[in-house]
Amino acid sequence: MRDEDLQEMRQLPLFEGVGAAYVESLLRSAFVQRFPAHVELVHEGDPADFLYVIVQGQVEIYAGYRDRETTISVLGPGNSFIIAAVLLDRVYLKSARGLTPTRILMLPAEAVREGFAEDAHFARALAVDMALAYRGVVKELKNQKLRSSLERLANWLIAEEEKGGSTGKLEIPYDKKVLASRLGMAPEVLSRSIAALIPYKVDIRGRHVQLNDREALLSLARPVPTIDDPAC
Amino acid sequence: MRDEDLQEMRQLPLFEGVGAAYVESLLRSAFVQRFPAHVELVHEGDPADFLYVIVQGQVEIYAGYRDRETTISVLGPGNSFIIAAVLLDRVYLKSARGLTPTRILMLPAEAVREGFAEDAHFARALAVDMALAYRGVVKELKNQKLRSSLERLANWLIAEEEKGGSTGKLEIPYDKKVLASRLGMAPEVLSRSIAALIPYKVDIRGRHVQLNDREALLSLARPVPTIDDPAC
DNA sequence: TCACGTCCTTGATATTGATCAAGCTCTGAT
DNA sequence: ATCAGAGCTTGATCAATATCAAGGACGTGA
Repeated sequence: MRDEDLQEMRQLPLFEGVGAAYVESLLRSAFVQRFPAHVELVHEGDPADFLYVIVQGQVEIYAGYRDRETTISVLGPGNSFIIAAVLLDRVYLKSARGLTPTRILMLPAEAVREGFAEDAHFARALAVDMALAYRGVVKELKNQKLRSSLERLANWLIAEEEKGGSTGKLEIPYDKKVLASRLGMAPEVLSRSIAALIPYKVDIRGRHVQLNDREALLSLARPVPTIDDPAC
Repeated sequence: MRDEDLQEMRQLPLFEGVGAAYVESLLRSAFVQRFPAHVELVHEGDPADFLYVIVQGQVEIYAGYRDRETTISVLGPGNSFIIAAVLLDRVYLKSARGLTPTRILMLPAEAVREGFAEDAHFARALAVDMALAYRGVVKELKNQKLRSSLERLANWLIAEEEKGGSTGKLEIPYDKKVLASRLGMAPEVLSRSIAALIPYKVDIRGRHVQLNDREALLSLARPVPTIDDPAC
């Protein structure tokens, strides 16, 4: 691994509070790899050989069943994926592919498991990480089971706008069909849902969105902390 | 806490591999409480004051939004709930109520967090627990997003039958309306789905179920390890 | 600038699931 | 044994979402 890469890796959120020496030894067995867009990085059902951390680019986490496919989430720089499988030495439950060209840090699963067994700080960091990830999925499950597609879209827009600093504007960060799959609907339904938001003064052109009547949209979306607040 | 209760608690899966001394000190601040059926044990949105472990009875974990409600899971003796909220000192994301009269071990959240911070074994046990729970929800999310109600029912039947030792018979362990909510459908849809399984030689009378053509049901359900295998 | 392909939208229609209403069944209490 | 109530089923209808098909918009490379 190049020295400047190493420098960068050390600061990953995953390693916060973990002894420098241990991070060092973990990183010694790791390497950074570039992948072109659209290639599958991991395939569900395969044994967890590596823990992946995104350095650059966007990664879609998805899962398939029969001829269907759904995206679970889309991750960016700083995010890691499939910690749980690595920690438990099990099979991946989800697949991953780059939506863009990516640079990815790959940590051999064996090293991560050793770190977990030997370094208490790292073990705690992993536990906290797992707990946060767990709550994230629970929220998503509630989102799916309790809301209609239109409500999911409305809430996603509000959440995304707030993530971008509550400017009233936002960019959809990937293809609409990916967003549709993330939100759990067919692309056609997303199109129609977008059209259905015009009365709420939502103005979508391409990937550029403007929310011109926050109140109206909020009254439709009705966000609640226990589903929508990322800090909750 | 009564002495015989203490004896029982020590053997909970949560404490596996944790030093006896530490378990002891944890349990000193804990107590066992009886609740009548149908009372709400925890309410989503409340701060996590206790970690709950079921000693006796059935507990429904559910969540609400507007006037809707969905059950996330139904737990039995030995299961604990809301570890993540306790560990992170956050608010509960789900509510819980007894489906039957229950006996429940309540561990003050503060003590659990101390244990996590000070006992490395306990921290690891929690991390593993969180990882398992995480994978459970991911599977459930896939189940919801990728399958129809009929498929979810068919797969639930198979999983439940295998849990009971693959005898071809099984008991639905709670009211059908709870099962419907657990599977993410209206009670009427569950009724009709059950009727739709008659051609597959599924015989349901009350809570008693018999699977008379496993092959046929399997070809409809098409279970896959990455959603349905609890050991995966 | 044009042409191609991909992505998105729109329309028509089918399917799935929800809701409303009524009746039935089982159980538990009197 | 009888009655009340809860839980379940069934029918009719409606709403939400998926699917199929076609056309339009847009960006990219020649």
